[in-house]
Amino acid sequence: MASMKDISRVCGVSIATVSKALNNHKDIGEETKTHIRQVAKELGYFPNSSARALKTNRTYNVGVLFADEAMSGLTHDYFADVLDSFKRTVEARGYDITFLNASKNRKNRMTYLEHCRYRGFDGVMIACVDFSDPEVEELVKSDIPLVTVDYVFCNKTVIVSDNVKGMRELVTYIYEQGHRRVAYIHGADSAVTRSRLSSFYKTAEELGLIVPDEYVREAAYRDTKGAGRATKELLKLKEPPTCILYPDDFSSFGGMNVIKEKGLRIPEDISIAGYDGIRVGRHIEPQLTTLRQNTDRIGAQAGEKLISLIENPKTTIVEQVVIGGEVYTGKTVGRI
Amino acid sequence: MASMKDISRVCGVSIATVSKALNNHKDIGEETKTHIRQVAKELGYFPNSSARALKTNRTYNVGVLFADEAMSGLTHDYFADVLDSFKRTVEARGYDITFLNASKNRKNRMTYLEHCRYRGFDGVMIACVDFSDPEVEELVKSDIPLVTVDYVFCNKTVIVSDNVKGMRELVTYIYEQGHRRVAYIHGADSAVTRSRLSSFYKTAEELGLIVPDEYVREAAYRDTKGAGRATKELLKLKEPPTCILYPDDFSSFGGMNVIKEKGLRIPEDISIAGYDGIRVGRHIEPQLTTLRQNTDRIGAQAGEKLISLIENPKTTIVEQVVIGGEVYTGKTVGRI
DNA sequence: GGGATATATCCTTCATCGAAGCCATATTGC
DNA sequence: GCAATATGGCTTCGATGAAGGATATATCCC
Repeated sequence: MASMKDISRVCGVSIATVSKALNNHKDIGEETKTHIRQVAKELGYFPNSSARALKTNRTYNVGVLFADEAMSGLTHDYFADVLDSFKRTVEARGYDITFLNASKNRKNRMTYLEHCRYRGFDGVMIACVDFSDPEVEELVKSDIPLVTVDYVFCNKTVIVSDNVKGMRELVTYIYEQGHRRVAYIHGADSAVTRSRLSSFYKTAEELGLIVPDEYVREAAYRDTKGAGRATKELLKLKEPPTCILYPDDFSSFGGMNVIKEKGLRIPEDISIAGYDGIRVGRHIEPQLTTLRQNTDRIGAQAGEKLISLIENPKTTIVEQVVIGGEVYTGKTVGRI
Repeated sequence: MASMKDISRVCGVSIATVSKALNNHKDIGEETKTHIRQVAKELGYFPNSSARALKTNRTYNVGVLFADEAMSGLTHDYFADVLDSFKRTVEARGYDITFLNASKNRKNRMTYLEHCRYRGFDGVMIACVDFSDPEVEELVKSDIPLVTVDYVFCNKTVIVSDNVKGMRELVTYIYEQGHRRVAYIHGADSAVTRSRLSSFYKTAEELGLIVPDEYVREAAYRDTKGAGRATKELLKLKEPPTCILYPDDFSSFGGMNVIKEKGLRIPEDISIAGYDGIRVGRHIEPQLTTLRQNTDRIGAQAGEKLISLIENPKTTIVEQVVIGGEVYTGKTVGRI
């Protein structure tokens, strides 16, 4: 690989001159610049990011901490979409992304923070992770530019999907379709779940819906079995709901199957709605009614804000960006 | 950030000694080593990968080239699964992964190869990409350790899903269920599509199935609309097929919807099968019959082989690893 | 107008980032 | 005095930035 040294030798100038010419400093003659650039091209020169990073303390590489149960998050539709959008955004600005979440059971493993220092990430995006993990906390408390998604740490920029508004809109839509007995199978306890659940109750109250305790159940996120079980219980009630909300789109498939097994039709006999707006929901039959989160904007904002934190280290603006979603009406909530 | 220099100052030894102690060279006294290690820990020392890479020419970072239409591949179930498995494998061996496929429309953009040199990747994994892209070709021809998935370049290690065997097993299964009129909506022309298509024809011939030309149609990969259109055409035939194969699971949903619209039942009136074995197919009703590709093994093998190429630069073993899948019987192919 | 000083232009030298390896050197025991 | 062991000095990787030097031109005063 050709380095600046090679160019300097060929051009008969010092290495520093080459550096300046390639970085377009103003104190190098136009002619020299042109010549150096041309030789650089001819030699197939390309900067070495390690060397550059060593000197400048900037890697143009950001870490992504993105772990679900499987420590990956990649197979997680919602977060994969967010990541995808994040990736496109930062890459357009010249940053690369590297995964930060290595398998925890490796010996000699680094903590997240150590990993960041090791790789010299300019910043980190955190999402879809166990936010109570002490390692995450350590990372968040460090001085590395950092943006979180869907979880609020004080003094850190965060992009949150508007779960309160989302749930309100979804429940309101369902109400408007005539439903008065709405059940909610919510996800396992988390910040996201709590906002949705409280918004569910609040909206129900505002609309005058009565929500008996037995209408509120729990199933893990993306757990079709658990959602199916809860659905079964709901259907057995003396006064079953006319519409069931699920923790997410995926788990609603579990409910759907149970409903079909019982010989009930969606949405004629019972209505359901998911949450997230994953792609496949729009392609199955009947199309899933859901709240579609704006993963595009969430990821893009996370990218923008992170880069802005990186590039303006002085102005420590801590922002809380709330991104609204929209009801995707689909076909699984019927008119009553 | 504490560096070796700091440790050397505190311990009163030279930087070289610190380096050797931390790297466990045998020519440092046990006592010194212990002390240095302890001080290192106290100071919160962590190696700087840039500095190390500069000197050793090893980054312990591998590039991943993984682009679908959206230049990402992340939102692509099959490849996201492969990537996930690949990631876990290489991370367990101490490597990080960084995406190589930056948006093509950026100015000052690097080619893939340039990007690799810039970041000093130890190796590259390529999948889900336009293999005819000259940039990809340039990369493949370089001397960077490289593994491809599902596309064979000569003299390069490749992990391929066994499309020939997979299609044969799928068609055979369908045949065994009594189907004699099987249509195949295949994907747009590509190496993968070609293997499946020829295997389809071959198997059909072996089994004595007659495949009229009108039974073979095309729809883009994961294109529900196209698949729906093709399905509609197939259903209009004087002698419509009793089973339709799709390019992939996702596109089969498009077919499913058209079928349901026509008032036909799956599998009682017509059978369908996908290909890939994406998770959601097992959770919808009826469960999708498909050929489940072994993404876990594909990703893991890609990781193993890549690391082996990296760590044994002399033995240039070029391997072609074929990974079989399995028929997931599901419920969408009925007995006739 | 001539010499002296200021200024701009262009480039080089030097130090530096953090780590690693070669080779030299110091210490110890025998 | 020699081997074995332990440690340090210097250089290198590739790039950058501060500071300074060389040259040419502009400006000034007497």
